[in-house]
Amino acid sequence: MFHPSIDDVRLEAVLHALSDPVRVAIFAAIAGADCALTCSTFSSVNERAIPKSSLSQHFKVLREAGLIRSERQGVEMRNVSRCAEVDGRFPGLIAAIIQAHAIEAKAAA
Amino acid sequence: MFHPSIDDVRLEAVLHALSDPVRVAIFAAIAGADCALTCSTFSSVNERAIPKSSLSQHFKVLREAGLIRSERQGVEMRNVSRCAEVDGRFPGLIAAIIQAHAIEAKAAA
DNA sequence: TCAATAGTTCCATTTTCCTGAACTATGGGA
DNA sequence: TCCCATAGTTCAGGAAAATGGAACTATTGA
Repeated sequence: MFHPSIDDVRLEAVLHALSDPVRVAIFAAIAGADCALTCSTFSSVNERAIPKSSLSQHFKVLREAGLIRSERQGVEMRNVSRCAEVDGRFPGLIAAIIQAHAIEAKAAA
Repeated sequence: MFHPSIDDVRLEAVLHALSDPVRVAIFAAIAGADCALTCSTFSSVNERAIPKSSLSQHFKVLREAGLIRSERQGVEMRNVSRCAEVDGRFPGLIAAIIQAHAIEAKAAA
């Protein structure tokens, strides 16, 4: 369960992590939630079922990119975003991506 | 030589295009230049030589993501950024990415 | 018409991604 | 304490995508 220190967060990794429609949807939900979310919250994304092995990989990519922090709490894994930290390193980046994601989601609806 | 209309530009494609270190460097250079740049400007990026077939693919990815516009001018291909258009669709996105790229480049120096 | 320059396309190799199946970890009964 | 259910991870092989050398196309100038 590796979490990079904020200084080791790479733009390349952040953009790669969020260049997947499932991952950006997961991250936007976690970033927008006021409490920690578990992996199983996302057993389906955009009306498409995601196998739990894939889901586990997606969380790993987000975690290792430095975008989320995952912590075991009993039987489940609680995920929170690291938006504030990442914003300190790359000002405005996360906000712009989340806004862009919202714009697309709105257009699709 | 396909260029998507601005409404067809996808966040996923933009982030994917810029999640590669070579491509983000190319794009930052084109976005920061005050005139069109040709492909051969980038026969090496970050002191690493890039084969021209790879370079051609990288330009194709940037073009099809909607980030640049390429136009043949005689024997060469002139590339300009579509920053203004993309900024109209996803406000602040490109600026934040370019700034983040500059922050990393500065830290590496 | 020929040569030189600038890119593109093709294709084989390498790398990465996806996901079903098996596995691990934790907590709650009986 | 033992077993079961839940939550997630790891593994492995098949599918998809990236890489780059070689051959090809397009344009210009001599």
